[in-house]
Amino acid sequence: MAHPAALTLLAWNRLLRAADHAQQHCAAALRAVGLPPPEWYDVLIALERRGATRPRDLQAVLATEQYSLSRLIDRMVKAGLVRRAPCPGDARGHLLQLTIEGLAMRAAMWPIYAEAIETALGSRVKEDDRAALASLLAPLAEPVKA
Amino acid sequence: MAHPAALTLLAWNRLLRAADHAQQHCAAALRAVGLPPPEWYDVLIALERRGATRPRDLQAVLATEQYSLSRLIDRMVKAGLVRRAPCPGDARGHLLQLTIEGLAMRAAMWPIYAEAIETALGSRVKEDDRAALASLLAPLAEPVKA
DNA sequence: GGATTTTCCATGCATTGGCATCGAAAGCCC
DNA sequence: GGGCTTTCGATGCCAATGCATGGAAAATCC
Repeated sequence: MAHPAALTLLAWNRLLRAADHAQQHCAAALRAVGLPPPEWYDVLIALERRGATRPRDLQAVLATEQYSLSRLIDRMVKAGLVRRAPCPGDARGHLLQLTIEGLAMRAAMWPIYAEAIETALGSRVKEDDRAALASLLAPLAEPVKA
Repeated sequence: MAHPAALTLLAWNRLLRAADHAQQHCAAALRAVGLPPPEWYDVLIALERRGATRPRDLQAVLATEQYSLSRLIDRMVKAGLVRRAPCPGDARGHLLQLTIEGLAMRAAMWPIYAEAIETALGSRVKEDDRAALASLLAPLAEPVKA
């Protein structure tokens, strides 16, 4: 276990910084217009694409902690964007589905979210570089102990 | 403003995933051996390198929120790793300095932190790719509105 | 040099997150 | 089918964060 090379540390620091700034900017953009934070969008879009989904599947898709998702869903249910329906064949779980309001919220959030992404990433990295970046990050986007 | 290209979204998602996994792994490694979280290390190493430093300077170096740093310091003072000393020439602020215990803690944390970084990043990206990654991330590691 | 603005740091309050654990239902094994 | 283990999801408890604001010292303005 050699000490990481200086270059590794540089990449490490920049990775964390970059992600932090990106998220920060994005959350601020949504908040500035009174919309919910990015995680909500991720849940909404996932449910829109996948249809009714069980929490544990959503958890896998979003790579989020079980308790974290559980409470996020709570808030979204309370906000009327998501509904819990009984789950046929497994009485432990339930199915999550978008409400009409959830669908509308997803649509309302996208332009803001999209612009924030564009500002934070798209406009700051040349197209070729974005491709390179995406492929370099591919292995790192997998769980560490994979 | 145009919707981000698919490639931008891919890079975006991977960036956030990658950083999240990296931090997660790192925090877990330290926690597993009963050491404080990574932010503590960042403060300790900064103080070790820079010597006595004012909170607002540390804040700039670490790119952290003012209130967040303020409370982090609180905890570290409570843990005996850092000391607040009066700041000559500006009675509003103070100087932060490492205690002996803080120095020892920094040293104790490094091997674990280093190995976590190596596992999470160094060993998963080839050397040339690490260099490329670091330079691609350079612009993104700057504040968004810069 | 007195009033105003700005900088520096802390903190009250509400929300969120982390960890452990729990209860209930499924799956397994014999 | 009766125990044992595993999976699913929620929650109690405490720590940490976010936002706003506070108070005090410095800087600036006139």
